[in-house]
Amino acid sequence: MATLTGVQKGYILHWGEMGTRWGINRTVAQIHALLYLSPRALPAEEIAETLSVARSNVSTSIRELEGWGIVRAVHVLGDRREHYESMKDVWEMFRLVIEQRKRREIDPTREMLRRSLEELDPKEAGAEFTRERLAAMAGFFDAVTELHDQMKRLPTGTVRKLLRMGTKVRKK
Amino acid sequence: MATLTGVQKGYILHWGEMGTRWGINRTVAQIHALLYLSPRALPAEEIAETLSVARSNVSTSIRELEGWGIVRAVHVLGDRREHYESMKDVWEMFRLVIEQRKRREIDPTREMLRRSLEELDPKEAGAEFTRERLAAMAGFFDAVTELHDQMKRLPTGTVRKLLRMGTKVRKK
DNA sequence: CGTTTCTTTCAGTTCAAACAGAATCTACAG
DNA sequence: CTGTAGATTCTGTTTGAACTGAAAGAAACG
Repeated sequence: MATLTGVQKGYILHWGEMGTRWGINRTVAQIHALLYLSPRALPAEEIAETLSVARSNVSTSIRELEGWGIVRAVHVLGDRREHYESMKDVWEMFRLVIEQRKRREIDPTREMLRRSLEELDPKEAGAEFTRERLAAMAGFFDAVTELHDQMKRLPTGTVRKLLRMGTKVRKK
Repeated sequence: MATLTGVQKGYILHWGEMGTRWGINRTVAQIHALLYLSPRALPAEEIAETLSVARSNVSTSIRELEGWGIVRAVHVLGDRREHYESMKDVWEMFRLVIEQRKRREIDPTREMLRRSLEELDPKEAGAEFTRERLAAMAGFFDAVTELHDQMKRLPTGTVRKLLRMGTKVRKK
Protein backbone atom coordinates (compact mmCIF):
# COMPACT_ATOMS: atom_id res chain seq x y z
CA MET A 1 0.00 0.00 0.00
CA ALA A 2 1.31 3.38 -1.01
CA THR A 3 1.75 5.74 1.92
CA LEU A 4 0.58 9.21 1.12
CA THR A 5 2.55 12.39 1.60
CA GLY A 6 0.92 15.34 3.32
CA VAL A 7 0.41 17.12 0.03
CA GLN A 8 -1.28 14.09 -1.49
CA LYS A 9 -3.57 13.67 1.49
CA GLY A 10 -4.51 17.32 1.31
CA TYR A 11 -5.31 17.10 -2.36
CA ILE A 12 -7.42 13.95 -1.96
CA LEU A 13 -9.42 15.37 0.95
CA HIS A 14 -10.03 18.68 -0.80
CA TRP A 15 -11.10 16.95 -3.99
CA GLY A 16 -13.52 14.83 -2.00
CA GLU A 17 -15.14 17.89 -0.46
CA MET A 18 -15.27 19.59 -3.82
CA GLY A 19 -17.07 16.58 -5.20
CA THR A 20 -19.81 16.69 -2.58
CA ARG A 21 -20.46 20.34 -3.42
CA TRP A 22 -21.05 19.48 -7.04
CA GLY A 23 -23.21 16.46 -6.46
CA ILE A 24 -20.44 13.90 -6.81
CA ASN A 25 -19.96 11.22 -4.21
CA ARG A 26 -17.09 11.97 -1.84
CA THR A 27 -15.48 8.54 -2.17
CA VAL A 28 -15.77 8.63 -5.94
CA ALA A 29 -13.97 11.97 -6.00
CA GLN A 30 -11.32 10.80 -3.55
CA ILE A 31 -10.57 7.71 -5.57
CA HIS A 32 -10.23 9.83 -8.66
CA ALA A 33 -7.86 12.16 -6.84
CA LEU A 34 -5.76 9.23 -5.66
CA LEU A 35 -5.52 7.73 -9.14
CA TYR A 36 -4.80 11.11 -10.66
CA LEU A 37 -1.81 11.54 -8.39
CA SER A 38 -0.65 7.96 -8.73
CA PRO A 39 2.29 7.29 -11.07
CA ARG A 40 1.06 3.72 -11.58
CA ALA A 41 -2.30 1.99 -11.96
CA LEU A 42 -3.62 0.71 -8.62
CA PRO A 43 -5.59 -2.45 -7.82
CA ALA A 44 -8.91 -1.98 -6.01
CA GLU A 45 -7.59 -3.59 -2.86
CA GLU A 46 -4.82 -1.03 -2.56
CA ILE A 47 -7.20 1.85 -3.14
CA ALA A 48 -9.46 0.55 -0.38
CA GLU A 49 -6.57 0.30 2.08
CA THR A 50 -5.08 3.66 1.20
CA LEU A 51 -8.37 5.52 1.62
CA SER A 52 -9.70 3.28 4.41
CA VAL A 53 -12.95 2.41 2.69
CA ALA A 54 -14.56 -0.95 2.04
CA ARG A 55 -13.45 -2.94 -0.95
CA SER A 56 -17.04 -3.03 -2.18
CA ASN A 57 -17.29 0.71 -1.98
CA VAL A 58 -14.25 0.99 -4.23
CA SER A 59 -15.83 -1.40 -6.69
CA THR A 60 -18.97 0.70 -7.02
CA SER A 61 -17.06 3.98 -7.19
CA ILE A 62 -14.64 2.73 -9.84
CA ARG A 63 -17.62 1.67 -11.88
CA GLU A 64 -18.97 5.20 -11.68
CA LEU A 65 -15.63 6.67 -12.76
CA GLU A 66 -15.42 4.23 -15.65
CA GLY A 67 -18.92 5.37 -16.56
CA TRP A 68 -17.66 8.93 -16.89
CA GLY A 69 -14.82 7.61 -19.01
CA ILE A 70 -12.07 9.18 -16.92
CA VAL A 71 -10.76 6.00 -15.29
CA ARG A 72 -9.99 2.70 -16.98
CA ALA A 73 -8.78 -0.73 -16.02
CA VAL A 74 -5.39 -1.84 -17.22
CA HIS A 75 -3.65 -5.16 -16.82
CA VAL A 76 -0.30 -5.80 -15.29
CA LEU A 77 1.78 -8.79 -16.39
CA GLY A 78 1.74 -11.61 -13.87
CA ASP A 79 -1.17 -10.12 -11.91
CA ARG A 80 -4.75 -11.26 -12.29
CA ARG A 81 -6.18 -8.23 -10.63
CA GLU A 82 -7.51 -5.23 -12.50
CA HIS A 83 -5.40 -2.12 -12.04
CA TYR A 84 -7.05 1.25 -12.43
CA GLU A 85 -5.58 4.44 -13.78
CA SER A 86 -6.94 7.94 -14.28
CA MET A 87 -6.87 9.85 -17.52
CA LYS A 88 -3.94 12.29 -17.52
CA ASP A 89 -5.34 15.12 -19.65
CA VAL A 90 -7.14 17.52 -17.32
CA TRP A 91 -8.93 19.39 -20.10
CA GLU A 92 -10.20 16.21 -21.66
CA MET A 93 -11.35 14.97 -18.27
CA PHE A 94 -13.44 18.03 -17.60
CA ARG A 95 -14.70 18.05 -21.17
CA LEU A 96 -16.00 14.53 -20.72
CA VAL A 97 -17.66 15.29 -17.42
CA ILE A 98 -19.24 18.50 -18.68
CA GLU A 99 -20.49 16.84 -21.84
CA GLN A 100 -22.16 14.08 -19.88
CA ARG A 101 -23.60 16.30 -17.20
CA LYS A 102 -25.09 18.40 -19.95
CA ARG A 103 -26.66 15.32 -21.44
CA ARG A 104 -27.97 14.04 -18.12
CA GLU A 105 -29.13 17.33 -16.63
CA ILE A 106 -29.29 20.23 -19.06
CA ASP A 107 -30.94 18.33 -21.91
CA PRO A 108 -33.76 16.87 -19.77
CA THR A 109 -34.37 20.34 -18.33
CA ARG A 110 -34.72 21.81 -21.82
CA GLU A 111 -37.04 18.98 -22.67
CA MET A 112 -39.14 19.67 -19.57
CA LEU A 113 -39.35 23.37 -20.46
CA ARG A 114 -40.30 22.63 -24.04
CA ARG A 115 -43.01 20.23 -22.93
CA SER A 116 -44.31 22.70 -20.35
CA LEU A 117 -44.64 25.41 -22.97
CA GLU A 118 -46.61 23.03 -25.14
CA GLU A 119 -48.88 21.84 -22.37
CA LEU A 120 -49.66 25.36 -21.14
CA ASP A 121 -53.37 25.94 -21.31
CA PRO A 122 -53.93 29.53 -22.61
CA LYS A 123 -57.35 29.63 -20.96
CA GLU A 124 -55.79 29.05 -17.53
CA ALA A 125 -55.46 32.16 -15.36
CA GLY A 126 -51.98 33.69 -15.56
CA ALA A 127 -50.95 31.45 -18.43
CA GLU A 128 -49.39 34.36 -20.26
CA PHE A 129 -47.16 35.15 -17.32
CA THR A 130 -46.11 31.54 -16.84
CA ARG A 131 -45.35 31.26 -20.54
CA GLU A 132 -43.10 34.27 -20.45
CA ARG A 133 -41.13 32.92 -17.49
CA LEU A 134 -40.74 29.48 -18.96
CA ALA A 135 -39.70 30.96 -22.29
CA ALA A 136 -37.03 33.10 -20.64
CA MET A 137 -35.59 30.07 -18.86
CA ALA A 138 -35.77 27.99 -22.01
CA GLY A 139 -33.93 30.72 -23.91
CA PHE A 140 -31.11 30.59 -21.40
CA PHE A 141 -30.76 26.84 -21.62
CA ASP A 142 -30.85 26.99 -25.41
CA ALA A 143 -28.01 29.50 -25.33
CA VAL A 144 -25.96 27.33 -23.00
CA THR A 145 -26.50 24.42 -25.32
CA GLU A 146 -25.44 26.48 -28.32
CA LEU A 147 -22.31 27.61 -26.52
CA HIS A 148 -21.54 24.02 -25.63
CA ASP A 149 -22.08 22.83 -29.20
CA GLN A 150 -19.85 25.55 -30.61
CA MET A 151 -17.06 24.69 -28.23
CA LYS A 152 -17.38 21.04 -29.20
CA ARG A 153 -16.72 22.00 -32.81
CA LEU A 154 -13.45 23.70 -31.98
CA PRO A 155 -10.31 21.59 -32.51
CA THR A 156 -8.75 20.22 -29.32
CA GLY A 157 -6.65 22.74 -27.51
CA THR A 158 -8.20 25.76 -29.19
CA VAL A 159 -10.01 26.96 -26.09
CA ARG A 160 -6.75 26.68 -24.24
CA LYS A 161 -5.00 28.73 -26.92
CA LEU A 162 -7.73 31.34 -27.11
CA LEU A 163 -7.46 31.81 -23.38
CA ARG A 164 -3.71 32.08 -23.51
CA MET A 165 -4.02 34.85 -26.12
CA GLY A 166 -6.80 36.59 -24.29
CA THR A 167 -9.93 37.71 -26.08
CA LYS A 168 -9.89 41.00 -27.89
CA VAL A 169 -13.42 41.99 -26.89
CA ARG A 170 -13.42 44.65 -24.21
CA LYS A 171 -15.87 47.00 -22.58
CA LYS A 172 -16.57 49.94 -24.91
CA MET B 1 -52.72 29.85 -0.90
CA ALA B 2 -52.08 29.73 -4.59
CA THR B 3 -53.07 26.42 -6.13
CA LEU B 4 -50.54 25.24 -8.63
CA THR B 5 -51.25 24.15 -12.17
CA GLY B 6 -49.78 20.91 -13.45
CA VAL B 7 -47.13 22.75 -15.42
CA GLN B 8 -46.09 24.74 -12.36
CA LYS B 9 -45.87 21.64 -10.20
CA GLY B 10 -43.76 19.93 -12.85
CA TYR B 11 -41.39 22.85 -13.06
CA ILE B 12 -40.99 23.12 -9.30
CA LEU B 13 -40.34 19.40 -8.84
CA HIS B 14 -37.87 19.29 -11.69
CA TRP B 15 -36.02 22.33 -10.42
CA GLY B 16 -35.80 20.74 -6.99
CA GLU B 17 -34.21 17.60 -8.41
CA MET B 18 -31.87 19.66 -10.53
CA GLY B 19 -30.78 21.48 -7.40
CA THR B 20 -29.86 18.31 -5.55
CA ARG B 21 -27.67 17.24 -8.47
CA TRP B 22 -25.68 20.45 -8.25
CA GLY B 23 -25.29 20.51 -4.51
CA ILE B 24 -28.20 22.84 -3.84
CA ASN B 25 -30.82 21.97 -1.25
CA ARG B 26 -34.01 20.61 -2.79
CA THR B 27 -36.32 22.89 -0.79
CA VAL B 28 -34.19 25.93 -1.58
CA ALA B 29 -34.44 25.15 -5.28
CA GLN B 30 -38.17 24.48 -5.07
CA ILE B 31 -38.84 27.76 -3.32
CA HIS B 32 -36.85 29.56 -5.94
CA ALA B 33 -38.85 27.84 -8.68
CA LEU B 34 -42.11 28.80 -7.01
CA LEU B 35 -41.11 32.44 -6.67
CA TYR B 36 -39.76 32.53 -10.18
CA LEU B 37 -43.12 31.44 -11.53
CA SER B 38 -45.14 33.64 -9.22
CA PRO B 39 -46.55 36.87 -10.63
CA ARG B 40 -46.57 38.41 -7.16
CA ALA B 41 -44.30 38.34 -4.13
CA LEU B 42 -45.30 35.63 -1.65
CA PRO B 43 -45.23 35.63 2.16
CA ALA B 44 -43.32 32.80 3.84
CA GLU B 45 -46.49 31.29 5.23
CA GLU B 46 -47.96 30.87 1.77
CA ILE B 47 -44.76 29.33 0.44
CA ALA B 48 -44.77 26.81 3.28
CA GLU B 49 -48.38 25.83 2.59
CA THR B 50 -47.96 25.62 -1.15
CA LEU B 51 -44.90 23.38 -0.95
CA SER B 52 -45.97 21.53 2.21
CA VAL B 53 -42.85 22.27 4.18
CA ALA B 54 -42.39 23.71 7.66
CA ARG B 55 -42.53 27.45 8.06
CA SER B 56 -39.09 27.39 9.66
CA ASN B 57 -37.68 25.50 6.72
CA VAL B 58 -38.90 28.27 4.45
CA SER B 59 -37.23 30.83 6.64
CA THR B 60 -33.84 29.15 6.39
CA SER B 61 -34.16 28.53 2.68
CA ILE B 62 -35.20 32.09 1.90
CA ARG B 63 -32.18 33.26 3.82
CA GLU B 64 -29.99 31.13 1.59
CA LEU B 65 -31.61 32.53 -1.55
CA GLU B 66 -31.19 36.07 -0.27
CA GLY B 67 -27.55 35.17 0.35
CA TRP B 68 -27.15 34.37 -3.34
CA GLY B 69 -28.84 37.66 -4.12
CA ILE B 70 -31.52 36.16 -6.34
CA VAL B 71 -34.47 36.60 -3.98
CA ARG B 72 -35.42 39.67 -2.00
CA ALA B 73 -38.04 40.72 0.47
CA VAL B 74 -40.55 43.34 -0.57
CA HIS B 75 -43.32 45.00 1.41
CA VAL B 76 -46.96 45.09 0.57
CA LEU B 77 -49.13 48.00 1.75
CA GLY B 78 -51.33 47.04 4.66
CA ASP B 79 -49.47 43.80 5.35
CA ARG B 80 -46.83 43.44 8.02
CA ARG B 81 -45.42 40.25 6.63
CA GLU B 82 -42.38 40.09 4.40
CA HIS B 83 -43.19 39.09 0.84
CA TYR B 84 -40.53 37.43 -1.23
CA GLU B 85 -39.90 37.70 -4.93
CA SER B 86 -37.35 36.20 -7.29
CA MET B 87 -35.16 38.14 -9.64
CA LYS B 88 -36.65 38.07 -13.14
CA ASP B 89 -33.51 38.20 -15.27
CA VAL B 90 -32.40 34.61 -15.85
CA TRP B 91 -28.94 35.58 -17.14
CA GLU B 92 -28.25 37.79 -14.20
CA MET B 93 -29.43 35.07 -11.82
CA PHE B 94 -27.03 32.51 -13.21
CA ARG B 95 -24.26 35.07 -13.39
CA LEU B 96 -24.66 35.75 -9.69
CA VAL B 97 -24.69 32.09 -8.75
CA ILE B 98 -21.70 31.25 -10.95
CA GLU B 99 -19.72 34.19 -9.63
CA GLN B 100 -20.30 33.15 -6.06
CA ARG B 101 -19.71 29.46 -6.59
CA LYS B 102 -16.44 30.36 -8.23
CA ARG B 103 -15.49 32.39 -5.19
CA ARG B 104 -16.53 29.69 -2.74
CA GLU B 105 -15.22 26.65 -4.58
CA ILE B 106 -12.89 27.41 -7.47
CA ASP B 107 -10.81 30.03 -5.70
CA PRO B 108 -10.12 27.88 -2.62
CA THR B 109 -9.16 25.00 -4.90
CA ARG B 110 -6.66 27.16 -6.75
CA GLU B 111 -5.31 28.28 -3.41
CA MET B 112 -4.96 24.66 -2.25
CA LEU B 113 -3.11 23.77 -5.46
CA ARG B 114 -0.81 26.76 -5.16
CA ARG B 115 0.00 25.90 -1.57
CA SER B 116 0.57 22.25 -2.42
CA LEU B 117 3.06 23.18 -5.12
CA GLU B 118 4.92 25.33 -2.63
CA GLU B 119 4.95 22.73 0.09
CA LEU B 120 6.15 19.94 -2.19
CA ASP B 121 9.40 18.53 -0.87
CA PRO B 122 11.68 17.91 -3.91
CA LYS B 123 13.61 15.30 -1.92
CA GLU B 124 10.47 13.21 -1.46
CA ALA B 125 10.20 10.18 -3.75
CA GLY B 126 8.03 10.89 -6.79
CA ALA B 127 7.87 14.61 -6.06
CA GLU B 128 8.51 15.45 -9.69
CA PHE B 129 5.54 13.42 -10.81
CA THR B 130 3.24 14.92 -8.19
CA ARG B 131 4.39 18.39 -9.13
CA GLU B 132 3.56 17.82 -12.77
CA ARG B 133 0.06 16.61 -11.94
CA LEU B 134 -0.67 19.44 -9.56
CA ALA B 135 0.65 21.95 -12.06
CA ALA B 136 -1.58 20.59 -14.83
CA MET B 137 -4.62 20.86 -12.59
CA ALA B 138 -3.62 24.33 -11.45
CA GLY B 139 -3.22 25.40 -15.08
CA PHE B 140 -6.76 24.33 -15.81
CA PHE B 141 -8.20 26.23 -12.88
CA ASP B 142 -6.18 29.30 -13.80
CA ALA B 143 -7.63 29.17 -17.30
CA VAL B 144 -11.16 28.82 -15.98
CA THR B 145 -10.58 31.82 -13.77
CA GLU B 146 -9.23 33.82 -16.66
CA LEU B 147 -12.22 32.93 -18.79
CA HIS B 148 -14.51 33.97 -15.97
CA ASP B 149 -12.71 37.28 -15.49
CA GLN B 150 -12.85 38.07 -19.17
CA MET B 151 -16.56 37.40 -19.33
CA LYS B 152 -17.07 39.64 -16.33
CA ARG B 153 -15.48 42.50 -18.26
CA LEU B 154 -17.95 42.20 -21.12
CA PRO B 155 -20.89 44.59 -21.06
CA THR B 156 -24.18 43.06 -19.98
CA GLY B 157 -25.91 41.13 -22.72
CA THR B 158 -22.80 40.72 -24.85
CA VAL B 159 -22.49 37.00 -24.28
CA ARG B 160 -26.11 36.68 -25.26
CA LYS B 161 -25.48 38.66 -28.44
CA LEU B 162 -22.31 36.76 -29.31
CA LEU B 163 -24.21 33.53 -29.02
CA ARG B 164 -27.05 34.82 -31.13
CA MET B 165 -24.56 35.75 -33.88
CA GLY B 166 -22.67 32.50 -33.55
CA THR B 167 -18.91 32.54 -33.29
CA LYS B 168 -16.89 32.71 -36.47
CA VAL B 169 -14.27 30.22 -35.31
CA ARG B 170 -14.69 26.87 -37.00
CA LYS B 171 -12.76 23.66 -37.42
CA LYS B 172 -10.02 24.20 -40.03
C1' DC C 1 -45.77 49.23 27.77
C1' DG C 2 -48.27 45.12 26.77
C1' DT C 3 -50.16 42.60 23.00
C1' DT C 4 -50.17 40.72 18.67
C1' DT C 5 -48.12 39.14 14.48
C1' DC C 6 -44.49 37.52 12.12
C1' DT C 7 -39.54 35.76 11.81
C1' DT C 8 -35.55 33.35 13.34
C1' DT C 9 -33.06 30.15 16.09
C1' DC C 10 -32.46 25.88 18.37
C1' DA C 11 -32.76 21.10 19.82
C1' DG C 12 -34.10 17.07 18.61
C1' DT C 13 -35.95 13.81 14.70
C1' DT C 14 -36.32 11.90 10.14
C1' DC C 15 -34.73 10.15 6.01
C1' DA C 16 -32.04 9.17 2.00
C1' DA C 17 -27.48 8.52 0.41
C1' DA C 18 -23.37 6.33 1.43
C1' DC C 19 -21.23 2.64 3.29
C1' DA C 20 -19.53 -2.05 5.28
C1' DG C 21 -19.50 -6.85 5.29
C1' DA C 22 -21.46 -11.05 3.75
C1' DA C 23 -22.88 -13.57 -0.01
C1' DT C 24 -22.66 -14.39 -4.68
C1' DC C 25 -20.70 -14.59 -9.04
C1' DT C 26 -16.79 -15.02 -12.49
C1' DA C 27 -12.57 -16.33 -14.39
C1' DC C 28 -8.75 -18.76 -14.42
C1' DA C 29 -5.05 -22.11 -12.72
C1' DG C 30 -3.99 -26.62 -11.69
C1' DC D 1 -13.63 -30.35 -12.60
C1' DT D 2 -12.26 -28.20 -8.48
C1' DG D 3 -10.20 -24.75 -5.86
C1' DT D 4 -8.86 -20.09 -5.37
C1' DA D 5 -8.44 -15.16 -6.19
C1' DG D 6 -10.72 -11.43 -7.32
C1' DA D 7 -14.89 -8.59 -8.62
C1' DT D 8 -19.65 -7.54 -8.00
C1' DT D 9 -24.11 -7.48 -5.94
C1' DC D 10 -27.11 -7.39 -2.05
C1' DT D 11 -28.74 -6.43 2.52
C1' DG D 12 -28.75 -4.23 6.37
C1' DT D 13 -26.47 -0.21 9.07
C1' DT D 14 -24.58 4.24 9.66
C1' DT D 15 -24.29 9.01 9.12
C1' DG D 16 -25.00 13.63 8.07
C1' DA D 17 -27.93 16.79 5.81
C1' DA D 18 -32.47 18.28 5.87
C1' DC D 19 -36.32 19.01 8.27
C1' DT D 20 -39.90 19.86 11.99
C1' DG D 21 -42.08 21.99 15.95
C1' DA D 22 -41.27 24.53 19.91
C1' DA D 23 -39.27 28.37 21.89
C1' DA D 24 -37.20 32.73 21.65
C1' DG D 25 -36.75 37.06 19.38
C1' DA D 26 -38.24 41.32 16.70
C1' DA D 27 -41.12 44.58 15.00
C1' DA D 28 -45.41 46.96 14.61
C1' DC D 29 -49.65 48.45 16.70
C1' DG D 30 -52.99 50.33 20.22
